[in-house]
Amino acid sequence: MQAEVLDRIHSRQWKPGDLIPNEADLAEEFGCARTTVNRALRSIAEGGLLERRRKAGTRIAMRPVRKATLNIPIIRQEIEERDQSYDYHLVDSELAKPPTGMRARMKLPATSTQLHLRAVHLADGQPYVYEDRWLNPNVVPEVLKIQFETVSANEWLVMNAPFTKGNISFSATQATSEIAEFLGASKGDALFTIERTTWDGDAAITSVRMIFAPGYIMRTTI
Amino acid sequence: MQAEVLDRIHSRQWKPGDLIPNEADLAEEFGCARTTVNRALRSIAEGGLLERRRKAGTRIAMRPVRKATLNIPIIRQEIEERDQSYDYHLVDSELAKPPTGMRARMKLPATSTQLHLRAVHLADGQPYVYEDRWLNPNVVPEVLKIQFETVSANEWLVMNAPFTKGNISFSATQATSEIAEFLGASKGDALFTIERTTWDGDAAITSVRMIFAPGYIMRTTI
DNA sequence: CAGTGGTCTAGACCACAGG
DNA sequence: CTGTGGTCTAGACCACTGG
Repeated sequence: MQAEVLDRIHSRQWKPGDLIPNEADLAEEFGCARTTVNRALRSIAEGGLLERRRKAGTRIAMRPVRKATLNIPIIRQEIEERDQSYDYHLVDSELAKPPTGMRARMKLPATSTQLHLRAVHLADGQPYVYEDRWLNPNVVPEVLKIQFETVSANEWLVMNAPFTKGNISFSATQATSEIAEFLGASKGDALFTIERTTWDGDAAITSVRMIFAPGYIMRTTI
Repeated sequence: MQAEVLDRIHSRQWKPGDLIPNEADLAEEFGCARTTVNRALRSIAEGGLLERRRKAGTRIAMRPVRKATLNIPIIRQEIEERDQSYDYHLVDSELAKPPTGMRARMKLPATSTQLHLRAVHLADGQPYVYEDRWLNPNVVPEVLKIQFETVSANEWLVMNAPFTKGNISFSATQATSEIAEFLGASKGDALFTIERTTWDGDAAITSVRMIFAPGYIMRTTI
């Protein structure tokens, strides 16, 4: 049923922009219940191939904005799944006032003090990613009692501080000499970078920048 | 209903690893039909917060692998949605044998000849992204008759060559002097790069590398 | 206003995998 | 073997939105 609809799209029997029959008609044509048609079409629409609007009906998407779903890497797991040994090294940890850019991103008051962590994750002993994180002790007070020397903040947060929403960005940055040293790279190398801020309601839990060693490629399928 | 389940997860009433009641019990507790419970739980599971297995039941995910869904940019649209003017410049177009790496990626025979396009997309007159594309004329013969001088291959393909699957990767590359010139960048700049190969069944339609001008950031929410 | 998708119900059978 | 989720049916009412 869902497969049949996908066939009609791929075979271009239904072309981009076309209006397809409504759910009731399709149910009759396929000899199934409308609920079934609804589930099939909804599922396809979630993938971006169909656009549905009440009263207006269901159309083949003009520009099939295929959505790639990518798993946010949890570093240890990502490394261990490749049968590499995982290691972690805390560079430093201190309470400090975040710079204004970070304060804005986390929507913090001017006087706020945050926990600042810097660490390097290693795969088979080689630097894999450099982590620069600000943690909000007002939202997660337990972090003040934890020495993030053996367990990474990355991992601890996943288990202990569920978030309700977050934003994430991907970019390329040039290695400064300091970061190059952490990653065993050369100054000026192009480094794949992920920045992520997560929230519990309206309160920022943490904001982190992950700068990957040269050659890192993030892959997925569509 | 779905919100109530999410609340119990976020409030840690149900913690990572916990087994939650089965659908029938939840339906009774919430006073609704099992179908409704099923839809709610399935929807949450798709987001990665729950793991469901027949007979084993439904568990709160140990490591909530949040999935980010990101829209594959269609360049013209991405630019115009920001109210910038879009422009496109074809650099060159030729039939050629792809290098071995590309031949392998597209699973082509050794003798195969492909259409090789290089182009630059501009936003408000400024270089935005450099596109280096190989197109398979065996799968999409029409491309041999099209001069991709006014319409970009990017756009033409979206409308005319639906694909059934694809893979995509994101990385950072250093600007060569040639690419730096196309993008108005400096040699050595860190450039965000997307590589994508799309397939119609087992036949590769096209494989493209998009190298973005310095400062490009791809964003999404989770 | 009226047609469309959105969502729900109550019930049924099936497919899979755990014990 | 049996409990679980997966999927379906037939029918109903609702919510939105286009004309």
